Parts: sequence; C-alpha cells; structure tokens
Amino acid sequence: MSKSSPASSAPGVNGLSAIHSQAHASGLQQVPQLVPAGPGGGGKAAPPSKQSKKSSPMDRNSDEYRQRRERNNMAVKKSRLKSKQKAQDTLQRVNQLKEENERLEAKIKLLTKELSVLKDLFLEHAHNLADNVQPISAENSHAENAGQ
Amino acid sequence: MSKSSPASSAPGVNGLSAIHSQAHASGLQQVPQLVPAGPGGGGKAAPPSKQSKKSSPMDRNSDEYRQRRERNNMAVKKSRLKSKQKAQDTLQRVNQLKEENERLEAKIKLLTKELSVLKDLFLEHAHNLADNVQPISAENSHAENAGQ
DNA sequence: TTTGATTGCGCAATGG
DNA sequence: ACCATTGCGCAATCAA
Repeated sequence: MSKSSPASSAPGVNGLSAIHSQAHASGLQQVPQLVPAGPGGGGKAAPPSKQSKKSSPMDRNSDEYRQRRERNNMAVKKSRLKSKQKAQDTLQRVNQLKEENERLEAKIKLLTKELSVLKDLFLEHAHNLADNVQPISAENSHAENAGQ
Repeated sequence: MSKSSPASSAPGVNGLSAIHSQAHASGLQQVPQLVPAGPGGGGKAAPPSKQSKKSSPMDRNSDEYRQRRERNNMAVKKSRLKSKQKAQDTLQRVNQLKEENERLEAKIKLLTKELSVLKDLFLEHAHNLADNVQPISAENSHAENAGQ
C-alpha cells in the first residue's frame, strides 16, 4: 500500500493541456540510455574496485536488468492470476453460502410446521383429558377448571 | 525538475536489444513515430472495403494523442476503482451470508430441541393412554398416573 | 466514427 | 538479494 507516486500530473481539473510531453516518471520509459556518472556528479576517481552493481540507475541494456524485469513480469503475472482466482473463489463462496442459506431456511420452515402440528395435537389431547376429567357438567363449555 | 524532453527526438533508446517477445510493445518504447505493421502477426486482414482504420501513425506528440491517453487513463483508473470496490462488496457479502447462516443454524437448533421435547411429552402421554386403555394385563408397570 | 469501459501487459516502487 | 503486491500508463478490444 502506500502511494508514493512520483509527481505525475494531477488529473483534476483539468486544464489539461498545458503540460504534456513531459516524461512521465514511471509509465514512460525513456531510458537515459547510459548511466551518467553517478551521483557524485563529477567525479569519482575510481573508488575501490567493487562497485559494479548498485548505486547506479542501472542501465536498461544490462543483461541483469533484463533478467530482473523478466522475473518480475513473471511474478506479476503469477500474482495477478492468483488474485483473480481468489476473487473467483470468493464469488463461488457467495453462491455456496446462498444455497446453504436456502437449505437452512427450508429446514426451518419444515421444523416450524412440525412443531405447529405437534402443538395442535397436544391441545387436542389436553381437551380430551379435560373432558374426561370433567364430564360432570356437560354443558359447561369452556372454562378450564384445573385441579381435581 | 526533471527534464523536459518532450519529444523532440526519438529516444534513441535503443531499442531492444533483441527481439524479445512479441512486438507488442507494451509500456516501453516510444517508438519512432511510425506505426508498426500491426501486432505481430496477426494477420487479420482488414475487412473488405473500407480501408483500414488508422493508417496514421498517430504521433505520440500529437495533442490529440495526449488527450486521448489522458482520458483513457482516467477511465482505467475509474474502472479499476470500481472493480476493486465490487470485490470488496463481494467479500462483505460473504460475511453477511455467513452471519445469517449462523443465525439460521441457531434457530434450527432451537426448533429441533423444542420439537424433541414435545415429542417426548407426546410419547409419555401415549403411554399413559395405553395404560388406561389396556390395564388388563397390567402388572403395574412403571407408568405414572396421569395426574395433573 | 467516436468515446468510455475493460483487460492484458510491462515497468517501477515497495512490502515482506 | 528475491519474490509478491500494487499503482500506473499504454494499447487493443468491447460496447454504446
């Protein structure tokens, strides 16, 4: 993360048109072609002897450079593939979850119904029992007298 | 900062040390203002009649070119943003579904338990009834008198 | 035909 | 030093 992009143009409002042709730092490659003399600017009188790779813009013709680029390109490709795959998996996961959800909901519906039936049966029985227990006053309709 | 070498001359960059990969020119190269013959080989002949499309090399220094590029860059940015957002939404959706799933499962568990309890009660009653109905060879089993 | 939207790709900076 | 990620620009292609 992080976003330290060089300068680049600022899209924005645009007036866009004034600064073009500017070499974009990143996207455009214009290759300096050769490594200037190093940061020191002027001179560097021959430092020790080992300074070959590093501390220099690294020239793009270098074999090493090309190699690194190629490797990176592969890595990028791989990474992107992976990323895409993951996204797809996530999407699949959504469908999977949706299905399971439906399944669960159906089950709930079923259970609810079963429960309802059973409860009704219970009520019926309870009434029957009540009738048995209190058949005395036959006319008394409702009113649950509990106890005996 | 930086240099402004608009375009004036071709980079001179060299080009490619070797004919690597395809002619696809990707981000590199500022190619002289000339148009290649087309993507490699492809040879998709142009449709009959109607001349090819852009026969013009379309110079990259062109004002119009820069404008088009800029527009496309914006579009690309936008598109990618959107894409990223969508992916994020999908991820969120997954979590949402997962939550609901848990909720449903909990409910199922509850209902199942309730059902189980009711069934047991039911069996008990059934036994009681049986005892009442068939006390004949009843050795006084275990039954619990319905009492209430 | 034009124009925005997408997509594959390479480069470079940066994170690990 | 190396690979993995990520933002970015370019160009080809799609879709209106």
